[in-house]
Amino acid sequence: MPKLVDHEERRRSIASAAVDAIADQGLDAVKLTDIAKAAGVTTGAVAHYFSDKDAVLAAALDEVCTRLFSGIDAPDHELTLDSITEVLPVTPERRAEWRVWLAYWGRAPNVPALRQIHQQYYDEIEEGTAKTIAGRHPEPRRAAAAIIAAVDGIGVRVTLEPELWPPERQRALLETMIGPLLTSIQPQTV
Amino acid sequence: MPKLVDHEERRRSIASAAVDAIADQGLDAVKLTDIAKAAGVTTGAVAHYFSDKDAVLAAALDEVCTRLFSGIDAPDHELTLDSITEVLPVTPERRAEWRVWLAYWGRAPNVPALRQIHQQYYDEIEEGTAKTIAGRHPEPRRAAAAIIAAVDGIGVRVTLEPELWPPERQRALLETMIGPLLTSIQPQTV
Amino acid sequence: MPKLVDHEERRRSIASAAVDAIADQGLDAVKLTDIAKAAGVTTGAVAHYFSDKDAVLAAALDEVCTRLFSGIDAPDHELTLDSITEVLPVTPERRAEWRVWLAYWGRAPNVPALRQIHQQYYDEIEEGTAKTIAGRHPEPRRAAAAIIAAVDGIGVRVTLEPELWPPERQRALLETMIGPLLTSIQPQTV
Amino acid sequence: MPKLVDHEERRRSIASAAVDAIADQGLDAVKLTDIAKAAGVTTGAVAHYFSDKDAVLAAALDEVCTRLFSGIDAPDHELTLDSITEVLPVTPERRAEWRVWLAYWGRAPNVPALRQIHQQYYDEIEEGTAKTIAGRHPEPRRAAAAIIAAVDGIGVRVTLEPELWPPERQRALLETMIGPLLTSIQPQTV
DNA sequence: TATGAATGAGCATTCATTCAT
DNA sequence: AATGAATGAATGCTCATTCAT
Repeated sequence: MPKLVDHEERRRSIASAAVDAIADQGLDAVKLTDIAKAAGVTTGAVAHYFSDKDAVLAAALDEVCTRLFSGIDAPDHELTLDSITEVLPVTPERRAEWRVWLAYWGRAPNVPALRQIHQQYYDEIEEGTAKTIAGRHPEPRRAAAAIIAAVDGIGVRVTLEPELWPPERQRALLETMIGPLLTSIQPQTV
Repeated sequence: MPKLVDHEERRRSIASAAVDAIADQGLDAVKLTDIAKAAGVTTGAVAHYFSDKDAVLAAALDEVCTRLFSGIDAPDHELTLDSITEVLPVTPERRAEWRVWLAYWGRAPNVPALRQIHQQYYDEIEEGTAKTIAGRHPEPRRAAAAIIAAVDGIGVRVTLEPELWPPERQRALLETMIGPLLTSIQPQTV
Repeated sequence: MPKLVDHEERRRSIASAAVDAIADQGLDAVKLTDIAKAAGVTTGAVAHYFSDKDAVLAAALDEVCTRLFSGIDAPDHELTLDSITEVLPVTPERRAEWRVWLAYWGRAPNVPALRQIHQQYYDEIEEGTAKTIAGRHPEPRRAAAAIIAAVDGIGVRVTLEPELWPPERQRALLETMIGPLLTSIQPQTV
Repeated sequence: MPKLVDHEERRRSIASAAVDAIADQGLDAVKLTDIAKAAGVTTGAVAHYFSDKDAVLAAALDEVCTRLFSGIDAPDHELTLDSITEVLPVTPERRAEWRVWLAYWGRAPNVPALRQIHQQYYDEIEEGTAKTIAGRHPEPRRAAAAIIAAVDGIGVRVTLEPELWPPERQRALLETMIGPLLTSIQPQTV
């Protein structure tokens, strides 16, 4: 079924272009024509692969989540300051992804489809993180939630004031916030 | 003589109505007529007090920041788990404010006026918090940043999954995140 | 009845301010608030003296006609190249008046009230001019019409290209156009 | 394949419809929907071909100039009373065009784009007329300017008082005004 | 008389969606 | 499958007019 593969690939490519366009113009300012242009197609073509704009935007959220969390989704993912720092807005690409990620937070409460995607990703990541911690912390799930909240909290701040937060400063704040948590874990790791 | 009105008060009342309308419909879906209706006036009246919609939205951001942070802005504000918990989305009003607060995060990177408001508030709050901590922590500014990031991180999660995060659970997560920080402070307080 | 005098004077002053505002911004761009501001009053005050905006604009047309033609309306008005040149857009004030005068031409065909004012002024001027010519030209009325048309035609050109038409050039063209007419008149004058 | 359209032709057709709508309602009263309706399309379609309303109006001015002057633009155009009379508002179509032409005079002084179009057309026509006169008059350019001013002056009068100016009367006034000019030319023509 | 706040209809403009080709 | 022209509803903004004071 080569056609189907093509179809999926096409959707991904449009969703990816949408992420870029949103990072560039903002979720509320992005037009379907911008997305089409970024994808190198026309609006009519987009209509072939998505029922409507909302569907494109939902796919873009999926795409940006994948980009952001594919690294830490791996089951054998190590949980260190360095590995977690990589998720933060420490590179231009990461900053672009965080801008998009943040933009959806404002819309999700009013759009069930987006809420669901968020909840699913939070669940996956919290569970994955908890598994990594499991056995090394009395309450793995809460520790995982703490790590996630720390990453989100730092990510917000950096996205809103990118020029004030070079990578090292982000890492330092992360250490202040979850250093104790990881330390309490590490000894048990050895 | 014409009807006498308090210009500033009127602006505030419209901005406040805007916050409510945004909490209700979302920042991207809110219409000027919705805001006007919520304020009990017509769109023309809104035009008397604001140059355009963007100006209304900027005032609404200001308003929601005031609502959220007026409590902790006080110079003699105590820094305890309880007092910080009050800022979290633990009541319907707080949840509404957080929905609005989050919505602006997605727009701020592309709107200088909104960025500035954010940065100003972050600066004020971080400084205020740092002052409260001063002398009780080796790096008050970083500790303050950690507290702010923890609050933001938890606030995001709760706003996206309100039904999963009753007040107690929020408080528990907050304790996990900044308990050590406050503990290291408290002894010195005594 | 001093009040009435005041009333009339007030109307004149507003109409005059309207002329200035129209010369400045154009007939289609002028707002009632602009006119009020130019007159040093508020829109509410304008409403006291005129039924609506159209009435103000009609009064402004009357005013500009008076300004333009009061000089040549006099019964003993001499008909020379010099005296006619004075009506042309040869000074900043005259150019402003011509801009307003032209602006009304475009609106008159669709607004009966304005049409009537135009026709009345054309009639008066043509008659006055014809009287001055009377006995010195076989067809005074047609000669008068020719002079009027020449003035209008030159006025249009100059108003549209003011920087290309210094006063001397205007006078030269006027001479080319109605010199023969006046020459045929003058001998008989003596 | 998408529907193929001649972009330029479409613009012309919309501009032409705009001229008709303006002749009908006046330049200041014409709405974009009126123009669209006259063109048999929707406002959205107009947006495809023009950036905004001002662009449509500029194109309409161009169109009406073409309609009015295409006849006398020809290089071998004869310069006679009859040929010039044809430009005057002697037919319903010509009267409509003159109404539009006049309407733009009032707006041009405040809109650079319109001023430029006017100046360009005046330049073209004066030059063309001067060329036709060249060699048969000591000052062809001034004679051309005189003819143009006469036509404009008569056109204004007739447009403002159409019912008073049947074609023959227009022709008679034209003869009074430029008869001498043409006479001084004709002998040399022979 | 005069003020100017408030109204609300009117309009240009935007843009997701549709569909003939 | 893809194009992009066309639709038309939606909405922010303008501004003449009204009216309580």
